[in-house]
Amino acid sequence: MNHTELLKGTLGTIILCLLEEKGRMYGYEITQLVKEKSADAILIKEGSLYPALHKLEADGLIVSEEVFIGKRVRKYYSLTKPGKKATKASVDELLAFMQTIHNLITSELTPNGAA
Amino acid sequence: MNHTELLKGTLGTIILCLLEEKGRMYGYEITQLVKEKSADAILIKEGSLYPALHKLEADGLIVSEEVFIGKRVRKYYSLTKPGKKATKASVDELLAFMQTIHNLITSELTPNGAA
DNA sequence: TTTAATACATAGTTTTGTGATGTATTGTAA
DNA sequence: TTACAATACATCACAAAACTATGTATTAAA
Repeated sequence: MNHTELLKGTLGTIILCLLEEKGRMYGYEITQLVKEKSADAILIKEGSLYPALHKLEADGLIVSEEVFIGKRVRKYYSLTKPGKKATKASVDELLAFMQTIHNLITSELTPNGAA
Repeated sequence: MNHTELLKGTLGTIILCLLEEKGRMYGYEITQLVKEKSADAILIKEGSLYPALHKLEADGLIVSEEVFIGKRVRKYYSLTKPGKKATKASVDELLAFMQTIHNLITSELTPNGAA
């Protein structure tokens, strides 16, 4: 099963969230943590992750720092001040939206059973 | 605030759900019910709704029936047998996905505080 | 009589995730 | 030592899905 469409719009929020929790992460690490935390339900592809990171950085919500591990480079990302603010807003919006959808699809009956 | 991106992938499920609940609905009626049930949080646009309905019908999940109200035509949609099955699957998947996302973005700390 | 609401529809655009592909280092198993 | 998997970055062409804008037409309200 592939909920590609469902993931749309949530990837940025997920990245911001994990950065807030961990402080500093690099791309590959994010894919692995999401995979682990979601029990393999959400597998972020490289073609999605890196453009998403670049966009967040272009928007000034995260900053990167290159670190060399031997000869291999890692780009660590962390939240900027605006990024921290955006994280809260973004999470709140996502939670509210999911609550709305939940209400919409689980209401057995609209409360007018007596009308 | 417009969570256009968040809605992606959920519209079909929402439509199926409402049809299951109401038995029979026409397009405009769906937009109004979603608006009402979501307290104006989700406003389905015509450019989204009608293509979505046509796709569900093309996929054999719903069937339409034209009814004339005076000179104005209404297209009532209802679930087919495969549509009823798809509704359950679709709702289950969406709820599971939202639960996964919820865990992902609200876990204060991963359970390794002692490690 | 004009505007808003009802009711359908489609074409073109935008957004965003994916698949495919590319490069390169490092660890592991044969 | 040699091949393969994992690590680690990146980009391009593609697809899906919702939106804007536009169009037509009836009906109700101002």
